[in-house]
Amino acid sequence: MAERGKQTVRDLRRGSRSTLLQRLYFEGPLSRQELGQISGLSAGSVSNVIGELLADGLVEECGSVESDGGRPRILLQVPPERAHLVGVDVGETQVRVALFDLGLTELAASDHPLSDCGHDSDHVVELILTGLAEVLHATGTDPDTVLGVGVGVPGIVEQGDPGTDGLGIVVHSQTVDWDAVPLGRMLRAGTDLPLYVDNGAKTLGQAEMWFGAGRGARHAVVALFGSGVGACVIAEGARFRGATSSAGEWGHTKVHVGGRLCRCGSRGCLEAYVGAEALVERWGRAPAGSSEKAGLAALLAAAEAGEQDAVDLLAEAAEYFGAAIADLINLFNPERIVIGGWAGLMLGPRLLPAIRDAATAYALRFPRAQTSIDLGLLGPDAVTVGAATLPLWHFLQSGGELPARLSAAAATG
Amino acid sequence: MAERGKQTVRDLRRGSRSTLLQRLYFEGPLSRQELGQISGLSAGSVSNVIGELLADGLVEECGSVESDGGRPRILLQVPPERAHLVGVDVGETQVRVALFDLGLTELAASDHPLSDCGHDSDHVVELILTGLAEVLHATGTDPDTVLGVGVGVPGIVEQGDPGTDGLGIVVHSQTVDWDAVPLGRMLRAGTDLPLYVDNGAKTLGQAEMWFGAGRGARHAVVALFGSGVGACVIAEGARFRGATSSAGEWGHTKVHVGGRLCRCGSRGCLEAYVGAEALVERWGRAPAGSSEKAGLAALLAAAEAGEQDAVDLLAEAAEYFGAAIADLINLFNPERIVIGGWAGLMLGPRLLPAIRDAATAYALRFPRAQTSIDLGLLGPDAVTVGAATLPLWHFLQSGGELPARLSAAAATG
DNA sequence: AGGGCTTTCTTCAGGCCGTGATTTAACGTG
DNA sequence: CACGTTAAATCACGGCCTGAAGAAAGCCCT
Repeated sequence: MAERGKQTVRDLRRGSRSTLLQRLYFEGPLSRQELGQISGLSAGSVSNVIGELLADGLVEECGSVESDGGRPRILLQVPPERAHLVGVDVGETQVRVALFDLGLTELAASDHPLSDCGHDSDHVVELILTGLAEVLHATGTDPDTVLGVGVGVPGIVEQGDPGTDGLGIVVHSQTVDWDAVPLGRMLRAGTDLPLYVDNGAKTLGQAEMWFGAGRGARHAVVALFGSGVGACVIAEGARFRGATSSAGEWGHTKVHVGGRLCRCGSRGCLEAYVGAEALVERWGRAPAGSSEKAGLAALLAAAEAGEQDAVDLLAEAAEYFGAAIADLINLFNPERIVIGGWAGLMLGPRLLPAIRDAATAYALRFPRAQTSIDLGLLGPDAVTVGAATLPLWHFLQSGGELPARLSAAAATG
Repeated sequence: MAERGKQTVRDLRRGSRSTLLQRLYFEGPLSRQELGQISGLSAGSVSNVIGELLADGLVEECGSVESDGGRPRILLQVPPERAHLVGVDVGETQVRVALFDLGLTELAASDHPLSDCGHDSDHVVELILTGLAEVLHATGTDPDTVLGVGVGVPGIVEQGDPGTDGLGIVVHSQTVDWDAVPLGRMLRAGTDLPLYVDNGAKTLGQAEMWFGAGRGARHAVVALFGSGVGACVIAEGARFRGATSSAGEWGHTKVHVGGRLCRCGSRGCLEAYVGAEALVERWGRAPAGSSEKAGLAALLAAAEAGEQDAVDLLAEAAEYFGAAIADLINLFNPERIVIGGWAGLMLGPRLLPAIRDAATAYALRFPRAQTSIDLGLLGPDAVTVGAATLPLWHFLQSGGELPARLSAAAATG
């Protein structure tokens, strides 16, 4: 078990590059000195590896800091403009494509509504490719500087064999009626850029982990509360994927065997009790024809105004949600739970205390005591950011691997 | 995230040793040739590393195989008698200590009932140390040849800082009323051997993964059904521990929020519906004063005889169990689910089809299709075997690290 | 019996890697 | 302007894995 195959002496260098690059990326300008301290590498190796990264243009010097009477420390950072990333959000109502620099600053975005043709997969692919072309053209960005395109989709994503250039990526989604859509192959027909696809909720969770309330945690669960509910599990600092990357399908966890019918066809799912869709439907008093978001806002307003049935409904939702979070705590033993998603952010301020109490009541004492439960910091627009972290993660993990043409440019840029 | 710290060129060798040792251990006699094929190492490296392992006595030659007209292949194996392991099961009714050789053949065992003094921790520690001395004495085993002592206990085990020689190990158990018992320190006072402690259900799961129905799976969940219920989660071939090693507390997952009162104090836990204790109590017709095991056997017999309330109770248990397995499938996305534990093995043949059906009904289609659900192969006595895998795992993982004195003996043994 | 063939295993040069000591660089202070 | 101090660069050294070349150990055919 767990044999991790052969390792050549060259992998060491990749590892060192990756470590240093990650530290610089996340912990912002640092000197070689500090880098040595926190990475455990010797000063010699740090100098050596940083030299390489400087030559590749993946790191640049940025000012210096005096050092108590000695030679000043030179600060280093990853130059944000060195490369670009694309994040795509295939949402319920629109396809959003955004272009970022390495620092994940949004440089351009393109939105296309999905009203007419629904989620026909050909149409979605076309919109993604159009949007991609648009953001590149609008900013005059050379496609060779794009590290990759990350796509967040609804449903379950089968990653296929790695190393096949994304060709094996297949998407299954009951909600938008995609059955084994070969998204990888379809997109590959329209672009040469490296492709990364994952569930949209998972990419949102990833964003929350990197830049939101999850920062710094190595074991965490981001509980996403939107129209439905889902979760993104992080263990040892990395996405927990399971055998076929579908781990974390929390919305269809049973909280009441034999209970309410869920849109997945089963009964008693969490989502049938606390998803925004379920809540609005159960309340039944939202203005006819209003959007789900407006409906939930109306429910919240009613509860704030003291209407008993709204108050009760939300209290019940908080209990179910907290109980289901207790399951997450018992099963995954995270150090932090982050509640995100648009509905989570909308209801969170009101429900958080009740959710915490329910989690305490339903979880085992010991793991509950190790876990904090907090609200997320990012809105649903962070799905594109999260999607862009997919190629970024690959980049950092590989120690700064660049597409051939970009690498040729080296430090001359 | 996921920086894995520095790696020196020496770690490569440790990795190679570990890989080869593991392959030889699990895939049984192999030639250098085959070893090179499956490990990906070059023939030169294999020869080199195996030479080292031979000199350390961790590997021995055992016969040869003709090779179609060429030089015959020399087969290699890990010599079972090279070292010993101790596994301890702190159970509900007794403390069992067993001595194994490297091949996990049981050489001696010692049982001490726990009837009188209950689970007083001092008493348990005393029994463990006595049993340890007994098995060593009975077989005339030199303590220096023992790689370590693995202990399976009820409750949650806090591992403490690694590298502190097990001193930080603390056990919390609501069922036997242990609150922060410093088992590591207590045992350390009576022995110098390396100590490893984990939850008993988890060690049973480990045994099932290594030598039972879980063999070969890299992502699996062993669902343990005994007096209560628990789970051992394996991801990427290794125990999924979570932040403080308490992950996998499945028994207190909610299947019915606000439902039956559980012995943990909460309501609606799985264990309140399908644990042997709960089933016997709910049936209410077991002969007074009989053991839990006898009670469950009586319930099963009644159901086989067609008594309606027994049939219904078991059918309901299968549905809850299956639904909770569906949760495991949705959340962990394993490739295999193994149902073990004494109650699981007793009821399994009757309930398995219903459990599978319930899991199918309650889980999402895609991950369910990737998962097989089968019965375990090992009885509860495998807890000691599982406990012994704890030091064994360390041994294999470290590439065959030996205690100082044993290593001095080298291949002379 | 002996040479040739096949296959397995060992040996060895070559290219890299990280370490740790030593040098060099760059800055304040007296 | 020399001196002390701290940061970065350099370099010899011991290790590692690879890949090619060589040695070993059988079989087969003449």
